[in-house]
Amino acid sequence: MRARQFYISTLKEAPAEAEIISHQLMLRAGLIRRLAGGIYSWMPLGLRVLRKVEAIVRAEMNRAGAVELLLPAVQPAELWQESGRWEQYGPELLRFKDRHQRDFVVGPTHEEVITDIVRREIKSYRQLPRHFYQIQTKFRDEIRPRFGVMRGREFLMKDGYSFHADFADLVREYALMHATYTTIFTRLGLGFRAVAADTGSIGGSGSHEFHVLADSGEDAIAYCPDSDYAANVELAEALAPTQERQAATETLREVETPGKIKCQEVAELLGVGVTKLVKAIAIVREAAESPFALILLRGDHDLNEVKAQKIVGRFRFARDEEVVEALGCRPGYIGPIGTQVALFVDRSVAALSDFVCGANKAGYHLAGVNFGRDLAEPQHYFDLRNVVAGDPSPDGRGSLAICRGIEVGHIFQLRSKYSEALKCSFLSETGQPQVMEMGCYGIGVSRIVGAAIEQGNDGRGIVFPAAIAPFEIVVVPLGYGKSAAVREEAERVYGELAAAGYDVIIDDRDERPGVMFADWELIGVPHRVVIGERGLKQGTVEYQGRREQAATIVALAELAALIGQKLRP
RNA sequence: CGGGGCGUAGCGCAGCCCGGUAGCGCGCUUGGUUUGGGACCAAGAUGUCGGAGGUUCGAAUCCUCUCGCCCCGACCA
Repeated sequence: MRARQFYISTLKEAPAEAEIISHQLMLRAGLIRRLAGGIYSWMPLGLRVLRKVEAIVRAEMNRAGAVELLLPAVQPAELWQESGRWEQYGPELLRFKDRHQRDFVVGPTHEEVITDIVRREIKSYRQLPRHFYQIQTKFRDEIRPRFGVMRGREFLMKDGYSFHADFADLVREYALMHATYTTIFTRLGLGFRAVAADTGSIGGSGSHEFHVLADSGEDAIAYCPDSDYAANVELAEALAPTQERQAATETLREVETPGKIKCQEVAELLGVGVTKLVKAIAIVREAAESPFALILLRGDHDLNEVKAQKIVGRFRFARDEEVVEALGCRPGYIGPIGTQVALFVDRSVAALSDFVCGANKAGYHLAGVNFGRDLAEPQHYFDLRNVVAGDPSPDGRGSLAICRGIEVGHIFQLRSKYSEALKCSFLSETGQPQVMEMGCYGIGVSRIVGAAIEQGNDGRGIVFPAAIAPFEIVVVPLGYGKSAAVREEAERVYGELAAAGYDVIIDDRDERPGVMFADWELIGVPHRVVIGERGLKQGTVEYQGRREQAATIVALAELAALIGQKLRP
């Protein structure tokens, strides 16, 4: 490719709308341009990256035996009514009417369509298992699109659906997909982790998310550096402390803590560790006889609302007036002592003795508090908090660390949620009609581009993994217009590399050196060959890797060998 | 949907408080000088000041409505 013929459109300054680095760089490098909120055009340069990601995904899916098809982006409402999602899905589902006033949706996902096809096509166990996938543009009318291509409304996704005669076969395919995804993300050159996930609204049981690790990720992941345990923080279990509670040594006493509301402040004032504090969170349970209750957590822990919901039922946080009514005290100094309200006590609180909690009296806390003496020993302890770094790993092999990730893949065992709703069944060996077992497997193709950049960038711009860079090599002639020697040699090198099968672009724009260097570093092409008159006089050119600090001077005759060694080792 | 912020040239911004008909940097065009890290000099072009309505002799500036974008929260894969 030649730069003049191709389209290079870089920006010195990032448009103000871009918040995170990958979004800024994608705009600056001219990979994408915004058309509307959460809707982006893929410019030629960006499309090359997208296509490379797509090609790797497609190759590995095919290798795993899945078969590609292409389903309609526009789907009739009837199918969604049949599955029940017409009602379930909120405004995120983009609905519209055609000229005959019939309802349609722009597909955010394709379970209904594929299940409809399979129920029409597949009649016998002999035709199972099947795995169909597509790479399609989807639309989800996100409440708050942001981060460019990472949470856009329109996005490119690979979605695969497998159909099985029994659960064991689904589990087999699920394991195969787990392995296939691992291969895909490895080939893409991404740092990632497979994470046990909640199955969310899509239902079903087994589910893993694949996350690209990045500080800007929207999801918190708890993982164990010493094993392969990893889970969404929402899901990771906080184990009960192994240490026995120590015997009480202090007497219960009231301490003045005027104006100190936060646990950290109280701990500092009293000169104790924040782990000696117990915080009380006032909630109101929807379906309980006496709705008002307190959740007790250690001062340094945060409530996990997902876990709490499972234990106490649906709830909301109590309003200040409700707290005053129930405890006679405003939030900030509330505690479990001297009240009859229901208590839900976290496991880590169980191990505490001589702790500090609110006195239910403004400006005062209680210290030296002990279970069994100052308040009743709770009948149960629960896992109510988010895990924190250093907690023991639930698999018993070391301790947890927390990192953030960008979800780029998700695999589910759907079981029969859709096959049942849409009556997708087959005749078994014994001639009995049976509902199929389903799996579904997604990869956010366009999101991967953003995630890769989020993971690979420096002060100069994007540092693409070689597998998905828009070009593998750029040939930069210095003085292309002026020096015939440079031009001829650059063209010769370009021709040679192209003939050798490399994905190479020559910068024939005749720009100043600084402009070209800055552009290609911004764009993130992994390998650069600079050809200038100065070097040619010695019979040399310059090679520089995008990740390398310094350039290498190389004799013209040895360039091909060096490139071969760098790119196809 | 709740809270906050911002819409002025392709991009980044100033001007708005205190009303007098729009400016800076980058980019773009032309000419010249330059040419191994985003050149310099000169001359240019580019604006329904997001839109509609109102107040006023006069509105980018004040008021009302509206549209769009961004951030935080709620919600969600």
